[in-house]
Amino acid sequence: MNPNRPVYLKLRDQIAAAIIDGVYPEGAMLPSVRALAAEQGANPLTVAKAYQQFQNDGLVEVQRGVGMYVVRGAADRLRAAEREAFLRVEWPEIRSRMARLGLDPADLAPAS
Amino acid sequence: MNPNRPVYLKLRDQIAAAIIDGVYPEGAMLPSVRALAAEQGANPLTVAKAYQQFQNDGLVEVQRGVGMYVVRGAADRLRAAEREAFLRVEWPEIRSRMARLGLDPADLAPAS
DNA sequence: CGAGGTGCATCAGTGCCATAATACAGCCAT
DNA sequence: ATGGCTGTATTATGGCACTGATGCACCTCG
Repeated sequence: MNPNRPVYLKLRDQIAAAIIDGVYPEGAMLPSVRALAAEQGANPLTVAKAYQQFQNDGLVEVQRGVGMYVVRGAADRLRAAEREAFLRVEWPEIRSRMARLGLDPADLAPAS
Repeated sequence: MNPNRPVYLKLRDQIAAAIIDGVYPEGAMLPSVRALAAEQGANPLTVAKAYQQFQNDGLVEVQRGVGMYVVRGAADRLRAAEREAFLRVEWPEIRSRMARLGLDPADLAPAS
Protein backbone atom coordinates (compact mmCIF):
# COMPACT_ATOMS: atom_id res chain seq x y z
CA MET A 1 0.00 0.00 0.00
CA ASN A 2 2.30 2.71 1.23
CA PRO A 3 5.14 3.09 -1.27
CA ASN A 4 7.45 3.84 1.67
CA ARG A 5 6.64 0.51 3.23
CA PRO A 6 9.79 -1.41 4.19
CA VAL A 7 10.93 -3.95 1.64
CA TYR A 8 10.73 -6.89 3.98
CA LEU A 9 7.08 -6.11 4.73
CA LYS A 10 6.20 -5.68 1.08
CA LEU A 11 7.78 -9.05 0.39
CA ARG A 12 5.86 -10.53 3.29
CA ASP A 13 2.55 -9.23 1.92
CA GLN A 14 3.37 -10.46 -1.54
CA ILE A 15 4.25 -13.94 -0.31
CA ALA A 16 1.14 -14.07 1.87
CA ALA A 17 -1.00 -13.22 -1.14
CA ALA A 18 0.72 -15.93 -3.15
CA ILE A 19 0.04 -18.51 -0.46
CA ILE A 20 -3.63 -17.53 -0.20
CA ASP A 21 -4.03 -17.59 -3.97
CA GLY A 22 -2.43 -21.00 -4.18
CA VAL A 23 0.63 -19.89 -6.10
CA TYR A 24 2.54 -21.72 -3.39
CA PRO A 25 0.25 -24.66 -2.61
CA GLU A 26 0.33 -26.51 0.68
CA GLY A 27 3.33 -28.76 0.89
CA ALA A 28 5.16 -26.82 -1.78
CA MET A 29 8.58 -25.38 -1.16
CA LEU A 30 9.00 -21.65 -1.11
CA PRO A 31 11.72 -20.13 -3.27
CA SER A 32 15.04 -20.11 -1.48
CA VAL A 33 16.06 -16.86 0.14
CA ARG A 34 18.84 -16.46 -2.38
CA ALA A 35 16.63 -17.25 -5.35
CA LEU A 36 13.86 -14.88 -4.35
CA ALA A 37 16.41 -12.23 -3.47
CA ALA A 38 17.96 -12.46 -6.91
CA GLU A 39 14.56 -12.42 -8.61
CA GLN A 40 13.34 -9.42 -6.63
CA GLY A 41 16.62 -7.56 -6.64
CA ALA A 42 16.73 -7.59 -2.88
CA ASN A 43 19.18 -8.74 -0.27
CA PRO A 44 18.98 -12.38 0.87
CA LEU A 45 18.79 -11.25 4.48
CA THR A 46 15.85 -9.03 3.69
CA VAL A 47 14.03 -11.99 2.18
CA ALA A 48 14.93 -14.07 5.21
CA LYS A 49 13.43 -11.38 7.40
CA ALA A 50 10.21 -11.61 5.41
CA TYR A 51 10.14 -15.40 5.71
CA GLN A 52 10.78 -15.08 9.43
CA GLN A 53 7.26 -13.74 9.92
CA PHE A 54 5.71 -16.94 8.61
CA GLN A 55 7.95 -19.14 10.71
CA ASN A 56 6.85 -17.34 13.86
CA ASP A 57 3.24 -17.97 12.93
CA GLY A 58 3.91 -21.60 12.16
CA LEU A 59 2.69 -21.27 8.60
CA VAL A 60 5.81 -22.71 7.05
CA GLU A 61 7.99 -25.59 8.08
CA VAL A 62 11.71 -25.17 7.91
CA GLN A 63 13.84 -28.08 6.87
CA ARG A 64 17.27 -26.76 7.41
CA GLY A 65 19.52 -27.47 4.49
CA VAL A 66 16.53 -28.28 2.31
CA GLY A 67 14.05 -25.45 2.20
CA MET A 68 10.88 -23.99 3.64
CA TYR A 69 7.57 -25.69 2.99
CA VAL A 70 4.00 -24.45 3.27
CA VAL A 71 2.22 -26.41 6.01
CA ARG A 72 -1.24 -27.93 5.65
CA GLY A 73 -4.05 -25.44 6.19
CA ALA A 74 -1.69 -22.47 5.89
CA ALA A 75 -3.77 -20.78 3.21
CA ASP A 76 -6.96 -21.00 5.22
CA ARG A 77 -5.34 -19.91 8.46
CA LEU A 78 -3.63 -17.04 6.70
CA ARG A 79 -6.81 -15.89 5.02
CA ALA A 80 -8.75 -16.10 8.27
CA ALA A 81 -6.12 -14.12 10.18
CA GLU A 82 -5.85 -11.46 7.50
CA ARG A 83 -9.59 -11.17 7.21
CA GLU A 84 -10.01 -10.78 10.96
CA ALA A 85 -7.30 -8.14 11.13
CA PHE A 86 -8.72 -6.31 8.15
CA LEU A 87 -12.23 -6.18 9.53
CA ARG A 88 -11.10 -5.22 12.99
CA VAL A 89 -8.57 -2.47 12.36
CA GLU A 90 -8.66 -1.32 8.75
CA TRP A 91 -12.25 -1.52 7.67
CA PRO A 92 -13.67 0.81 10.34
CA GLU A 93 -11.15 3.46 9.41
CA ILE A 94 -11.84 3.01 5.73
CA ARG A 95 -15.55 3.32 6.30
CA SER A 96 -15.22 6.52 8.31
CA ARG A 97 -12.89 7.99 5.71
CA MET A 98 -15.31 7.16 2.93
CA ALA A 99 -18.17 8.65 4.89
CA ARG A 100 -16.20 11.85 5.29
CA LEU A 101 -15.52 11.94 1.57
CA GLY A 102 -19.15 11.29 0.74
CA LEU A 103 -18.58 7.84 -0.70
CA ASP A 104 -20.57 4.65 -0.23
CA PRO A 105 -18.94 1.21 -0.56
CA ALA A 106 -22.10 -0.22 -2.10
CA ASP A 107 -21.91 2.24 -4.99
CA LEU A 108 -18.36 1.15 -5.80
CA ALA A 109 -18.95 -2.55 -5.45
CA PRO A 110 -19.58 -3.68 -9.05
CA ALA A 111 -16.84 -1.89 -11.00
CA SER A 112 -13.95 0.21 -9.80
CA MET B 1 -4.19 3.83 10.30
CA ASN B 2 -0.80 2.28 10.72
CA PRO B 3 0.32 2.77 14.30
CA ASN B 4 3.86 3.31 13.00
CA ARG B 5 2.68 6.14 10.82
CA PRO B 6 4.82 9.23 11.40
CA VAL B 7 3.35 11.71 13.83
CA TYR B 8 3.40 14.60 11.38
CA LEU B 9 1.30 12.60 8.91
CA LYS B 10 -1.19 11.54 11.54
CA LEU B 11 -1.55 15.17 12.54
CA ARG B 12 -1.93 16.14 8.91
CA ASP B 13 -4.76 13.63 8.42
CA GLN B 14 -6.43 14.71 11.59
CA ILE B 15 -6.31 18.38 10.61
CA ALA B 16 -7.54 17.63 7.11
CA ALA B 17 -10.52 15.79 8.58
CA ALA B 18 -11.23 18.75 10.85
CA ILE B 19 -11.19 21.16 7.92
CA ILE B 20 -13.50 18.96 5.85
CA ASP B 21 -15.87 18.52 8.76
CA GLY B 22 -15.92 22.26 9.39
CA VAL B 23 -14.25 22.15 12.76
CA TYR B 24 -11.93 24.79 11.33
CA PRO B 25 -14.29 26.81 9.11
CA GLU B 26 -13.07 28.88 6.19
CA GLY B 27 -11.44 32.06 7.35
CA ALA B 28 -10.80 30.66 10.81
CA MET B 29 -7.34 30.55 12.29
CA LEU B 30 -5.75 27.20 12.91
CA PRO B 31 -4.34 26.51 16.36
CA SER B 32 -0.80 27.80 16.66
CA VAL B 33 1.96 25.24 16.26
CA ARG B 34 2.81 25.59 19.94
CA ALA B 35 -0.78 25.31 21.09
CA LEU B 36 -1.53 22.24 19.03
CA ALA B 37 1.79 20.74 19.99
CA ALA B 38 1.03 21.16 23.67
CA GLU B 39 -2.46 19.76 23.23
CA GLN B 40 -1.28 16.73 21.28
CA GLY B 41 1.86 16.16 23.28
CA ALA B 42 4.01 16.60 20.20
CA ASN B 43 6.89 18.82 19.23
CA PRO B 44 6.06 22.22 17.72
CA LEU B 45 8.25 21.44 14.74
CA THR B 46 6.36 18.25 14.08
CA VAL B 47 3.14 20.23 14.02
CA ALA B 48 4.75 22.79 11.74
CA LYS B 49 5.73 19.99 9.39
CA ALA B 50 2.11 18.86 9.31
CA TYR B 51 0.91 22.39 8.57
CA GLN B 52 3.52 22.69 5.86
CA GLN B 53 1.57 20.26 3.68
CA PHE B 54 -1.43 22.57 3.58
CA GLN B 55 0.69 25.61 2.80
CA ASN B 56 2.16 23.85 -0.23
CA ASP B 57 -1.33 23.09 -1.48
CA GLY B 58 -2.49 26.64 -0.89
CA LEU B 59 -5.22 25.56 1.47
CA VAL B 60 -4.12 27.83 4.27
CA GLU B 61 -2.82 31.36 4.23
CA VAL B 62 0.14 32.21 6.40
CA GLN B 63 0.33 35.59 8.08
CA ARG B 64 3.74 35.54 9.59
CA GLY B 65 3.71 36.59 13.18
CA VAL B 66 -0.06 36.25 13.29
CA GLY B 67 -1.21 32.78 12.40
CA MET B 68 -2.43 30.48 9.68
CA TYR B 69 -5.93 30.85 8.23
CA VAL B 70 -8.12 28.49 6.25
CA VAL B 71 -8.70 29.93 2.78
CA ARG B 72 -12.06 30.11 1.03
CA GLY B 73 -13.08 26.83 -0.60
CA ALA B 74 -10.43 24.87 1.25
CA ALA B 75 -12.88 22.28 2.56
CA ASP B 76 -14.32 21.54 -0.87
CA ARG B 77 -10.96 21.44 -2.57
CA LEU B 78 -9.58 19.20 0.15
CA ARG B 79 -12.49 16.81 -0.02
CA ALA B 80 -12.30 16.64 -3.81
CA ALA B 81 -8.56 15.99 -3.75
CA GLU B 82 -8.80 13.35 -1.06
CA ARG B 83 -11.66 11.64 -2.80
CA GLU B 84 -9.83 11.55 -6.10
CA ALA B 85 -6.68 10.20 -4.49
CA PHE B 86 -8.63 7.63 -2.54
CA LEU B 87 -10.48 6.31 -5.57
CA ARG B 88 -7.40 6.26 -7.74
CA VAL B 89 -4.76 4.67 -5.52
CA GLU B 90 -6.30 3.19 -2.41
CA TRP B 91 -9.64 1.82 -3.43
CA PRO B 92 -8.32 -0.54 -6.13
CA GLU B 93 -5.89 -2.07 -3.65
CA ILE B 94 -8.60 -2.37 -1.02
CA ARG B 95 -10.92 -4.06 -3.48
CA SER B 96 -8.33 -6.58 -4.57
CA ARG B 97 -7.42 -7.32 -0.98
CA MET B 98 -11.04 -7.83 -0.04
CA ALA B 99 -11.53 -10.11 -3.02
CA ARG B 100 -8.58 -12.19 -1.92
CA LEU B 101 -10.02 -12.43 1.57
CA GLY B 102 -13.43 -13.37 0.25
CA LEU B 103 -15.14 -10.17 1.31
CA ASP B 104 -17.64 -8.01 -0.54
CA PRO B 105 -17.93 -4.26 0.15
CA ALA B 106 -21.68 -4.37 -0.41
CA ASP B 107 -22.13 -6.85 2.41
CA LEU B 108 -20.36 -4.54 4.84
CA ALA B 109 -22.03 -1.37 3.67
CA PRO B 110 -24.95 -0.91 6.09
CA ALA B 111 -23.34 -1.39 9.50
CA SER B 112 -19.75 -1.95 10.43
C1' DC C 1 9.23 51.01 22.50
C1' DG C 2 8.56 46.57 24.83
C1' DA C 3 6.04 42.16 25.77
C1' DG C 4 4.08 38.23 24.08
C1' DG C 5 2.16 35.99 20.52
C1' DT C 6 2.98 34.10 15.70
C1' DG C 7 5.84 30.97 12.03
C1' DC C 8 10.49 29.51 10.49
C1' DA C 9 15.47 28.08 10.02
C1' DT C 10 19.45 25.62 11.71
C1' DC C 11 21.73 22.03 13.88
C1' DA C 12 22.10 17.72 16.16
C1' DG C 13 20.53 13.25 17.97
C1' DT C 14 18.22 8.82 17.39
C1' DG C 15 16.48 4.71 15.51
C1' DC C 16 14.99 1.78 11.76
C1' DC C 17 15.93 -0.08 7.39
C1' DA C 18 18.66 -2.07 3.91
C1' DT C 19 22.88 -3.74 2.42
C1' DA C 20 27.25 -6.11 2.57
C1' DA C 21 30.87 -9.51 3.56
C1' DT C 22 31.73 -13.73 5.93
C1' DA C 23 31.19 -17.64 8.18
C1' DC C 24 28.63 -21.46 9.99
C1' DA C 25 25.18 -25.48 10.11
C1' DG C 26 22.36 -28.94 7.94
C1' DC C 27 20.85 -31.99 4.02
C1' DC C 28 21.31 -34.51 -0.40
C1' DA C 29 22.98 -36.44 -4.83
C1' DT C 30 27.06 -37.93 -6.82
C1' DA D 1 33.59 -37.95 1.47
C1' DT D 2 32.79 -34.01 -1.58
C1' DG D 3 30.34 -30.29 -3.85
C1' DG D 4 26.41 -27.75 -3.93
C1' DC D 5 22.31 -26.54 -2.41
C1' DT D 6 19.45 -25.10 1.71
C1' DG D 7 18.68 -21.59 6.10
C1' DT D 8 21.08 -18.92 9.88
C1' DA D 9 24.27 -15.94 12.70
C1' DT D 10 27.44 -12.22 13.20
C1' DT D 11 29.20 -7.74 12.54
C1' DA D 12 29.67 -3.43 10.26
C1' DT D 13 28.16 0.39 7.46
C1' DG D 14 25.51 3.84 4.98
C1' DG D 15 21.26 6.16 4.34
C1' DC D 16 17.13 8.16 5.56
C1' DA D 17 13.12 9.77 8.14
C1' DC D 18 11.53 11.35 12.44
C1' DT D 19 12.08 13.95 16.42
C1' DG D 20 13.84 17.39 19.28
C1' DA D 21 16.18 21.93 21.43
C1' DT D 22 17.42 26.50 20.53
C1' DG D 23 17.30 30.84 18.57
C1' DC D 24 15.67 34.18 15.14
C1' DA D 25 12.30 37.04 12.32
C1' DC D 26 7.86 38.90 12.14
C1' DC D 27 3.44 40.98 13.72
C1' DT D 28 -0.02 43.01 17.08
C1' DC D 29 -1.36 45.34 21.08
C1' DG D 30 -0.82 48.36 24.96
